[in-house]
Amino acid sequence: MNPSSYRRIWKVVRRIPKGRVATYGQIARLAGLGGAARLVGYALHALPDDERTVPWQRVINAQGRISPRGFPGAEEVQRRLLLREGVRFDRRARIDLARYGWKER
DNA sequence: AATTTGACCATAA
DNA sequence: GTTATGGCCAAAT
Repeated sequence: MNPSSYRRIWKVVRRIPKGRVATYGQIARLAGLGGAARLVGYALHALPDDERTVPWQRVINAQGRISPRGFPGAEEVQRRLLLREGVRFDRRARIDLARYGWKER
């Protein structure tokens, strides 16, 4: 048993409830890859565009912001998806993790 | 086989 | 508030 780490990551991401967000580091920890936050970003980047069972938009960085992509404009898509779920951003495009952060061990 | 790269994080100054 | 550094893992070159 050692399904690809990507699959474990996606599995964890699927558990994030609607209207909540989690950080890359948090996902890595829950997936048993503590410390390997970068891998989470990489795994999400590798998701097919038509994938809809994984709520990738609920994963943000530790600063409560949407991580910059290579492609400009992608951030806006994510922001829109989150707004549609009821997640609010403050004036500096940051999310209050104390309020919207996913609490789970 | 070795090196580079990436949607990151915590810590230090 | 900022910038720099080291650590972590898998996929692509």
